[in-house]
Amino acid sequence: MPELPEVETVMSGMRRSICDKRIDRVQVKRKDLRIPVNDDFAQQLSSKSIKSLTRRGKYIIMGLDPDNLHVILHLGMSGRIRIFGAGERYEPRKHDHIIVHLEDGTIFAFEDPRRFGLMYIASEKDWCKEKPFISMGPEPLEDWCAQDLLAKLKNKKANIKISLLDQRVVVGLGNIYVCEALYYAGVSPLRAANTISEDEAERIVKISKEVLEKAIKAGGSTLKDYQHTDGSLGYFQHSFTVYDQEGEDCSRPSCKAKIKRITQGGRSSFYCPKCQK
DNA sequence: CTCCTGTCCTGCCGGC
DNA sequence: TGCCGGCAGGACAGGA
Repeated sequence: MPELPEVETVMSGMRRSICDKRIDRVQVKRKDLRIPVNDDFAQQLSSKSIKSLTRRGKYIIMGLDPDNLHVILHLGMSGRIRIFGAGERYEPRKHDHIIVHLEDGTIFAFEDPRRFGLMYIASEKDWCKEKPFISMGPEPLEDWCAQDLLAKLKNKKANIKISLLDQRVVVGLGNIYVCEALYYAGVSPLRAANTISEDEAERIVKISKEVLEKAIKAGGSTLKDYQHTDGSLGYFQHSFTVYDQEGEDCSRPSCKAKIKRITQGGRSSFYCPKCQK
């Protein structure tokens, strides 16, 4: 569920609350996450200092010293990080799988009812040289441009919707923001990737950036108190322009069409059949 | 190599 | 009211 803006906000919250603190102990309540938690996970983390928090795509990377270890965290679709400051009491929840106690009394819990998420220690010190990261496409808000997108779409027969969800094309976009971006770009989700023009690629890139930036801003202003880095806020806009708007009027005043829902790759796409060509 | 489908998991919601 | 089926989603495995 969380896409780039949500992950970015959770990561910033963690950075403010737990960076430069030392881990006291770690409780692993459930090992069977999407990737099983290693038996020595808790042991490896204990007494390490949290030196950095970064994000790559929808992954959060926590750097630990000494030993330069990296904890890789993915929120899946129902994952949350709840942080309790030194004075607060930790309130356990049913699906708190991993609970990290810091030496200053701060506690953070990884909660994930559906267990699509994961938390593990990278096997390489250079985490970006291993598995999910090695084949990742550009960060949409940093090094992404229309030429890069166009080059990646050139030989793709798949449709543009599926292509934009492909991590190798660009990272961080999920079902919701892809629907929104394609709507504002005026591009139908059904279009074959290799038929996207330079002009359309420009629009997709520009608008995706805007949609993501706007959502990050909304998240930043919503989460004033990062002590409660609580994924329960979920998406930062309560409703979207096309996502989940099946049967509603298209938001353009001059367009009288209704938003349509179709299934692509087993996932819902929402679009305006009149505005998106 | 690309494409496509199935799988994992739980909570929630609509229908009967 | 309670139960059941279907759906939601990111990432990946495996078959074509």
